[in-house]
Amino acid sequence: MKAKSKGTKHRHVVAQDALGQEPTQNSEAALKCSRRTEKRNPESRKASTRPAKRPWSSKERCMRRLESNERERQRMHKLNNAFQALREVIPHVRAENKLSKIETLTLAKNYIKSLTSTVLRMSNGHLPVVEGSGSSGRSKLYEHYQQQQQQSREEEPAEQLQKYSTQIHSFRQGS
DNA sequence: TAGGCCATCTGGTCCT
DNA sequence: AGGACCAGATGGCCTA
Repeated sequence: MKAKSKGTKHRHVVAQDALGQEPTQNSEAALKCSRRTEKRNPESRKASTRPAKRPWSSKERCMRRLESNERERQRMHKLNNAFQALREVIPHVRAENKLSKIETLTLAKNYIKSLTSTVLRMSNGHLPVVEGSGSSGRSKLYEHYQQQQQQSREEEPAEQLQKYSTQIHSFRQGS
């Protein structure tokens, strides 16, 4: 994987200018909307045998499409904020270069694993009492610890940390 | 220039 | 019914 430092990207957002426009200019937005739809390969879409669920006029359909594009954009922004928050709590050595999403998830997973095995080792295998967790939550936790205990018999916490550390460095070198 | 990563658009499906 | 979620497609930016 590559280490990247990105500048600000300037992307053309059709919906933003379209939604901010006067109603009379929505026809232009609808034109933009249909232009992109035309480009898409109809063969590549999943075949649907269903009749059209919502028989709206093309203008109305396009307005709804633009609205849902906006919602989807907001949703992705929230997701990216969550990724950023995760990046900030994972110790890594690429302070100057942003971790990619896949790197973030992989490191997070291994970081949690190494912390869990450390906690397990320090607590001598005793289950910590988790406030507010019901019986089902407790059994999940227990299952998890059982699993971790089994793993830790095969692998020392130090080994887990070593693995995590190695991974951090391999990301740094852009493997 | 190829390849990786990402943002955005899009339509189908699921959920409330 | 309408919004949320998802996955595929597309195209831009960046680095090796």
